[in-house]
Amino acid sequence: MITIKEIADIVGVSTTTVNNVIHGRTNQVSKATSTKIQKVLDEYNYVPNMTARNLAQNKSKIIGIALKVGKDKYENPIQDAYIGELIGSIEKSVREKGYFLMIYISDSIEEVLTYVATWNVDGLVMLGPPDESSDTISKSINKPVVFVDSYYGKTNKGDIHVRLEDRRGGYEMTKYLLESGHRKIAFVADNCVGVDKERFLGYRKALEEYEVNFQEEDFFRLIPAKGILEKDLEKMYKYSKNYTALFCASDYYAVTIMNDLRDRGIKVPKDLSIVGFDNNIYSQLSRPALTTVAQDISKKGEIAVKQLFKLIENRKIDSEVTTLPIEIIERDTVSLLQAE
Amino acid sequence: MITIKEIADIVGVSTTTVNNVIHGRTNQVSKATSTKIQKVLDEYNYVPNMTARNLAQNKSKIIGIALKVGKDKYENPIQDAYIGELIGSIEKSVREKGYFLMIYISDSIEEVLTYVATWNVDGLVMLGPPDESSDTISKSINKPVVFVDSYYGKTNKGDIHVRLEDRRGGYEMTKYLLESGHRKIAFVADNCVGVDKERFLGYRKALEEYEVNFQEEDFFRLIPAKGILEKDLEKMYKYSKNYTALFCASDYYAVTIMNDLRDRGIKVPKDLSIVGFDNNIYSQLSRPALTTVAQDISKKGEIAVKQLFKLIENRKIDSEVTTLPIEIIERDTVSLLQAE
DNA sequence: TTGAAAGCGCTAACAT
DNA sequence: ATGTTAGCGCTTTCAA
Repeated sequence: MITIKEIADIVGVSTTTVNNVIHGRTNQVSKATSTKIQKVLDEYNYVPNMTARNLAQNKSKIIGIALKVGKDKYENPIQDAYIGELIGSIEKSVREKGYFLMIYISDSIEEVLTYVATWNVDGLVMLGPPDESSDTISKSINKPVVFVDSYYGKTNKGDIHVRLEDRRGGYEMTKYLLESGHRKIAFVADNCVGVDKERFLGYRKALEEYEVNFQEEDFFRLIPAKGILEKDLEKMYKYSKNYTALFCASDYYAVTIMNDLRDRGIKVPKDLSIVGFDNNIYSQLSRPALTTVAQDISKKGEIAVKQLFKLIENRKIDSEVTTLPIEIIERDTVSLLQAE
Repeated sequence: MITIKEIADIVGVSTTTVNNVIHGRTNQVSKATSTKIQKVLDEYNYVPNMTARNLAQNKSKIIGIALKVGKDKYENPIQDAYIGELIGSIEKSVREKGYFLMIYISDSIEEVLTYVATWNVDGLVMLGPPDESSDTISKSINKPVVFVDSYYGKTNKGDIHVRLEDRRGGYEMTKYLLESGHRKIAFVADNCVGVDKERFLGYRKALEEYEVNFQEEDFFRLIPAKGILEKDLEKMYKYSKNYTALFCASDYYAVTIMNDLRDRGIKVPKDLSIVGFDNNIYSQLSRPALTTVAQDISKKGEIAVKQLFKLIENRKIDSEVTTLPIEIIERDTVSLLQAE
């Protein structure tokens, strides 16, 4: 690892001059010295030391991506198809900008704050903080932050969000089921916060519009933990007989439940219709292929990074909240019921 | 962002003393000053500046994970179920060690080398360099490196590898098919290097043992690029009639092909048996559930990090090459043929 | 028990 | 066009 100083000594010039040619400020340097320096630079394979550069400039060239997860999901969030695609897309955009991606997963908001300070990241993508903690973040971080998939009490003025039409997705899909003649529709999720809550609210709204009664138990809560999931699926099997359709808040649950139910002899969609949310690879690979609410996950990541760099480069933000559109993808898991 | 110097000034001591209490070297400091400093530290919420610390110590606390990808797969490798789970598991292990994970994806080996130098990473996990480039890496990097899923001409003495019994997996699965009565078995992959080549060699070996003839065209090459894949699947449809079983080098291909073929009317496993490799989530969620070769992906990641830290901490390495075991998972996509 | 000071590699203001 | 120099925040050796 050769340093600027060493190069300077070899050529017999000052570090400033070397630094100038490194940064292409060749108009400040005579043609002769410039080429001479360049040659030595190449010969010794000079690579800048980011650490030193960052310290001097108080920058980092690092974009942090923070995943605030619940304790139960702490295990391996990246392997999730949705998270995987989102992170992959963010990585790509960050890379194209010449920055570096550092992943930070934690269940504690304080840790995230410490992390940002520790590394002096130039920007932060905050993935789905499910609670008010995002409030803390936006108040305590003086670095550019973009929130993805985050909902909480009030959207603070100035916070940049990238979201999906989650509520509309819930609404439209429920409407689709209703128009297909379904009246007994359960909503399945592992919690009722963040995006899932929005989707749930859309579901409720559609039910109301069609004057279909909603009862507590129509919300079926699944616990994705090992050992518990099996029991929940068993419960689900009994429950499902009271319904003609299941609206799952994610494709993964939809496919998992569908497989389990079919293994127990229930025909999908003949006996029971099932729909999901996300249109990720699971819904595409499943058979029967899953009817679901589509979103463009990669685009979400791209836009998040685009907004982040507007912040970083101090460019004008046209809209603080970007809401990506959903689309109903009709595949093979919904049956048309007789109109009543 | 308060600095050590500022703290020192506030308390009225030297930076050395502050530094000592920050690092818990309280035996060097009087109880009185120690508590006084600690109080100020807390009050001002001191967070160390990694950049400065790293520059001073010539360390980084960064573990790099480099993905050398082919141009065609450059798009979004993280969303792949296998890569996603592997990276997730590596992230977890790295985090538990108190280090930070920086992802670097590139199709150029020079870029990877530059990256390592630029950030002065403390260690590198190199994922599946499919060619001899890994040779360049092990020669040019003077930092701890662990290679995952990498095979090339010669395994350099001193290089640390974490691999799977890929060849044995290919062999055992082919044997399983052969013992089920299959004699016309095609091997499907998108290339023939690295792990796929190993799996292929295992397949060849089993065929030979059973004195089953192998012809060039029994290797079916799939191109996963958009637009081309569709045509390949079409071709595959015609091809498949000459076979009773398809051994796909990955679960993703197996499920994709199975779905396509079934959509065209072929019954699996009645008309055609299909098996995969990896036992990732696709094989578990597919219906019929895929018979496949299982590997413990998360464990692979864990071991890779464990080995890396042995290198970093200068501890003894018991075995330079770790080869994880495979296991045949029998599910529902292989039919038993009449013995001939 | 505490402090002074040099240095990590690079940057940038200022001087020549 | 080129050089000098003072930092960036932290570590560490040496001295007191």
